[in-house]
Amino acid sequence: MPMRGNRMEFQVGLTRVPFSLEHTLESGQVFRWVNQGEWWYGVVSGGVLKIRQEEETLRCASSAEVLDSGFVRSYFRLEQDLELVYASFPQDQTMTRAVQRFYGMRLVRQERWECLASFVLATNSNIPSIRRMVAKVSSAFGEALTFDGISFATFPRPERLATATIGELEACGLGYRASFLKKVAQAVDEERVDFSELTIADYTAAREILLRRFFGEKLLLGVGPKVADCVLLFSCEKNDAFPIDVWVARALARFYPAILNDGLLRRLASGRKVTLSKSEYESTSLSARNYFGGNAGYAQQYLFMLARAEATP
DNA sequence: TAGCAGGAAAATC
DNA sequence: GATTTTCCTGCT
Repeated sequence: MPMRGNRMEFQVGLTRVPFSLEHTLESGQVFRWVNQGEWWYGVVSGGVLKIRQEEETLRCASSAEVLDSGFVRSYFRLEQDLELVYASFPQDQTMTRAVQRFYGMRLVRQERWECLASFVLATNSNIPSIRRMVAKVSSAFGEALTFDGISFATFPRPERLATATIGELEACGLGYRASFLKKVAQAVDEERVDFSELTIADYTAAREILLRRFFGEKLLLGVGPKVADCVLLFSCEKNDAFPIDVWVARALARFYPAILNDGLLRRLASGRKVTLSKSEYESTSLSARNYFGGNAGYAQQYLFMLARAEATP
């Protein structure tokens, strides 16, 4: 393994492993990867990882020994047989089209704390804003790194955000999310949320844990059904979680109207701004999980991509 | 300048 | 228990 200082360079073979780095990193699951020329740079596990895809090879460089080929395989979940996932989808026109268009897009195995914090910031926001918020929080509270002469910052540890003032967090452009982020950081720092428990439990049990109340108070302020589903899907390997944001709701209305109840379908079809009530979210999510099966989460990500691509031609 | 997009929580019915 | 309002930023 060639190493200079802490720098390490390596390759990951993709023979008979369907994978698209672009589609994966542009799919709205992750917010910290940046495209620089032919390379993608990301800060993961406290270091910088640089990747380029060359057909059946991932060319990689990293700033830390832990960021090796094993890490890359695990991070992009390359052990998951994507053809089996595709085969488990309903074999309809929409899914066929989505898979063709975004072939090789995978769900990433994100770090759980960063994923939770990112999706708390994601409420009532869009991808460019989320990226901006996460970047500012990282540069303000994370550890500075330099790689290839470019400055990066690690995502701050929970204890750092737990002790930050609301004012300091608001300065990162978080708005009312600042207090949610601080509360969530405190809960994680005080170990009131046990991430390993989330991994062991099945979807339903893990969701209960994330959304639970104690002493009449929420465990995690700022974590509702959608955020919980994102955390479970993107960092806890719950492939059957089906987060519904506005894009997925629109995709369902357009391609799978039978999954939605009539009232919701009418509102979505009207084109006006639509927010799902809690009960609408729960019933729609349940129907979708039943329809799309054990890999409903993968199906959801392809529908999300399709809905966004077709809205912005 | 106003108006809108984007989830969760709190207030209110 | 279900609906409505509030929270904030960024873009048009």
